[in-house]
Amino acid sequence: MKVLHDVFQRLLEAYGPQQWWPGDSPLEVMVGAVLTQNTSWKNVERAIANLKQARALTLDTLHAMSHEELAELIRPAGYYQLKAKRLKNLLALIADRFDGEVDELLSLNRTQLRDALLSVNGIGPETADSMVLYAAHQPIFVVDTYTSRVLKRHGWIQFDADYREIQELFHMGLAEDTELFNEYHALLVRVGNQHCRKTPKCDACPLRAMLPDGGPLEE
DNA sequence: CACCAGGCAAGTA
DNA sequence: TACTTGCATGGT
Repeated sequence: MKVLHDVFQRLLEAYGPQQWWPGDSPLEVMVGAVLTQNTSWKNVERAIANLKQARALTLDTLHAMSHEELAELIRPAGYYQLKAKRLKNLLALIADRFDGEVDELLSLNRTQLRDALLSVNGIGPETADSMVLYAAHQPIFVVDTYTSRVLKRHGWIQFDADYREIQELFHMGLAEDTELFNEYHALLVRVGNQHCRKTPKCDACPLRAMLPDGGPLEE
């Protein structure tokens, strides 16, 4: 799929490198991945700031903290009861199966790591893949709402394509390159935020020349 | 005021 | 398997 390379070039030229994932440690990346589920990154930043303020971005602190305490700190990220539980589930995985060491979890190969993460209640495909790519730095393509929307509106995939099919498209069409996958996903989120919202704003979009005749496709 | 954001799981038929 | 619903804050 040559179009995948073209899209990447256009986005990179328009926006430049995105320097993802914002975060100082693998644990912070993983926490952020849970907190940003269906949530704007702006709100996640507030929650992360609260955790840092409380010196709560270490495994030990998080593990020792009560559900109520954790929930209150991450409140700005929304779904805070649910996400506190999901973070605790992730901590439990690390404590129970990886000797309480994040590095031991992250040293698994990408397939085993993905499966381990998916076994946690509250971690689905996108969150798991975000952790594999941005915390473990292994080449897996992260598919999110914007990725799907951009491809569908341009007619590059079927509207009923699921997560696995979209991910396979990128895996088949691109070199298996962690830096490429990193930058590409971040750029798709960027163009999605600015142009490929629910109601599209294609006027100044870097990809507008690639639209089908008659504009973006819809269901 | 309504709508949306870097999803996921559980319930229903 | 294929839909539907709950979860929640903060910005536009």
